[in-house]
Amino acid sequence: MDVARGEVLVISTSVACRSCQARHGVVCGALSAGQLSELGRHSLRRKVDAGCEIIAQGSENSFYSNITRGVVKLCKVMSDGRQQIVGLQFAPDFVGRPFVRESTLSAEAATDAEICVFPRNLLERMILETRELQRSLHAQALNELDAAREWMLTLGRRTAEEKVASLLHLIAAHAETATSTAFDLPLSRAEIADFLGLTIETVSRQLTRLRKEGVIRIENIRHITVPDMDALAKKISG
Amino acid sequence: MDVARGEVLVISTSVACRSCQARHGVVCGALSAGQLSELGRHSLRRKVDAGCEIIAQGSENSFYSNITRGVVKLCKVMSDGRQQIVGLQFAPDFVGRPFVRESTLSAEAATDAEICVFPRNLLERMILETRELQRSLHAQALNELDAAREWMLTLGRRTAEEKVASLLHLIAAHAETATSTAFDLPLSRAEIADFLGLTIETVSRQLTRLRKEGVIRIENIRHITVPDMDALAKKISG
DNA sequence: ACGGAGATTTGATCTGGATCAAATCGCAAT
DNA sequence: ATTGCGATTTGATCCAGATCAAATCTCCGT
Repeated sequence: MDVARGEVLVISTSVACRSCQARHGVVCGALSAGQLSELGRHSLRRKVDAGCEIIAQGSENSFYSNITRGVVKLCKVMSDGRQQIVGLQFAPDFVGRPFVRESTLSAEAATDAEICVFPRNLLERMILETRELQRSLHAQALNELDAAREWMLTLGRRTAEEKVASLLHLIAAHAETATSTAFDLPLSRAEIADFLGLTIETVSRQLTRLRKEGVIRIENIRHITVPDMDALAKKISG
Repeated sequence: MDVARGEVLVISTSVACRSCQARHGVVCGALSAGQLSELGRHSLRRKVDAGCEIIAQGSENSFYSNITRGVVKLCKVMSDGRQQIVGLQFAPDFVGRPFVRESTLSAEAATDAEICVFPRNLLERMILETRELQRSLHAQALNELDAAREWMLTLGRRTAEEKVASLLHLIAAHAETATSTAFDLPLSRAEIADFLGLTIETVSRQLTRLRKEGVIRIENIRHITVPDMDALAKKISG
């Protein structure tokens, strides 16, 4: 299986997909014990470092994954180098585009991550055979579509300050901590710029502006705390 | 059934969903004869005028539709009035967001259109019961997601001229004519601006610029011809 | 044909965010 | 600690597209 570079932790030849046991991925959560066993015999658990490309834009979709830890960014780049991040995915999301031969975007680990990798053919067969899997991937697709459309509003109609506040709000919502009042940014300034359709300088300026206004504290370059989440929300025009 | 304003052409009490017979909608194309019959007994064929709101943002999703003719725009508006068109749908697309109670966007006929309207509960039951319907709606959701992400790149990273060229290209691709070298714009300048994240003035200026460059001819306000489709495509950086 | 109102185009000016340039920071290797 | 280098911040200036303003154009109703 030709998958992304990265350390192979376990070749799952056990009866179930080991990668997803602890934290059910979208796929594995929808399968029967028998199917999990079959999938497990053909799946790989992979640890990927930040920056590792999981799927390359324009490459053949030869495998799919569940994210079991970390954050994955979906990115489109133009021939002249301009690029746009078109989605962020978190555990336990499914990564891939079923039923299309060539990927129109790249998927790259934004943080260190773990993914569970399945061969394309096997998964597509299971989708067609298994109503619950079809249902759960349909549900994820609809959720991603909602998120993409929400982000289209941000890209098309919000100001730079609103864009940055929207991103912080989005990250906070997916943060692991219960309070989510303090979190690590899974993205560099350049990646934030590519997500928001801005330049790194503008991102940096808007972050320091939010800091000076007391809406956020920048503990260090990758760590933010939000004293009052409502104050942040108020920066985003609904 | 509390549906959009518009003339009711046929109350389909026949054995099949009359609205979709001629030109299968996504839903009706996936149903067995028996299911079509049941759906037909509860569906309405509606003719809606341009501008007619089919679904209101924030309203309850109480029905779904197939488009059988015309173009429908999906729109999100902010409390201060800024708005963004987040999708265009053409026959035979399905319109609606299954499994979510409240709509996060509005759907409005961009041109005069015909839709076939089903009650929510019936359709959701059929989705859960019918693998082929689940499959075809999943496929549409994935296609819309691809389109939304492609548009995110346009919104975030393309210039005004590239944006306008992208829109013309998109419309041409969905035009009815075989050549698609001449087509009617289903959108006003204001709607184009809301789709592209621009102002109407900028849209107008870029259209006249493309005209002066000889890439398009503006036969009249709503009708465009493209002498050389490749010249248009070259305006869009890949 | 004649208003009239909204839609569109065109012109003049302004500005938010881009671009160009230069510190400064963070951190890994020595 | 020191060096070196990429990431980030900060500053100065520019410009694509917004905003403000005014013609035109379309098309409807009379």
